[in-house]
Amino acid sequence: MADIDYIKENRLEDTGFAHTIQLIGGKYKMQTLYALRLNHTPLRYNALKRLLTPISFKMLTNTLQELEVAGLVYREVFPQVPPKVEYSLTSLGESLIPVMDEICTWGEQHQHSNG
Amino acid sequence: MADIDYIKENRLEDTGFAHTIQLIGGKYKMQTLYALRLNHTPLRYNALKRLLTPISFKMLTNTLQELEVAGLVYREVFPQVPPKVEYSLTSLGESLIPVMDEICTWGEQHQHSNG
DNA sequence: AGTAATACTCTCCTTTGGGTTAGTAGCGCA
DNA sequence: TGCGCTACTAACCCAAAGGAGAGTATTACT
Repeated sequence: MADIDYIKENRLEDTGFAHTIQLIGGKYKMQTLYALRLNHTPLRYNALKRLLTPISFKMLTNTLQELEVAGLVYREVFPQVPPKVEYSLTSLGESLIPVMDEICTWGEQHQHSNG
Repeated sequence: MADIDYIKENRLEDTGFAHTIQLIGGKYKMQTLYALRLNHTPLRYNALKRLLTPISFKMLTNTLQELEVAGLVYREVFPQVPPKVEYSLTSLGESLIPVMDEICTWGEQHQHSNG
């Protein structure tokens, strides 16, 4: 089923595929999501940065903001000094994990079969 | 299980996810694949161009070459004048359709759930 | 007084993806 | 004779994605 109409409508932007890829298609989007589901434990900014090395501050901030806006991660600020911010997966974010797993699985099964 | 090790290995490039996205992540990659599976009929270059409007020559050629190198589409040249080239899905290309369908389905189910 | 720690923000630079336009070869048709 | 059809290729350009490095506020510790 999925998308066939897009071919005559010429609007890939409105497609479910485009929506999904926009959410997880960035360079570190999926890595971030996977890191957050590792232990079902919220992670702090610098902990994430260490896990996602060699990500830059800019990219980590961008990535987290976009994931938060998309409703995939939850951001909790603890008003203390030095600052503390924890990130965790929302249920929507968790619902994406199986989809990403399938993409990974297909890729793993086929990435060494040619080339 | 998919990919968890990538986090400590810091090499997203070797991940199945990255491999899959590289194949279908371009602007017209998935559209092209879907177009080719429409009727299980091979399509000629200009027919594809019409279907994928407003794609440019450059992008269509790029897309088809990359899909061919990836083993997802089959390219058959008929040595005649004017030239005739037909493109069709390989079985590997067809095996990707269900994965793309899932990505589309998730996207369609969730793209209107938050503003 | 100076340094470390946290979670950022800001600016500048390079790389990549994609767009636009023009050109190629050989034949049929007017 | 010259235009159109086919399936391209090559050149140049722009915008967005991503990378590198410095700067910010507040407090505790030495």
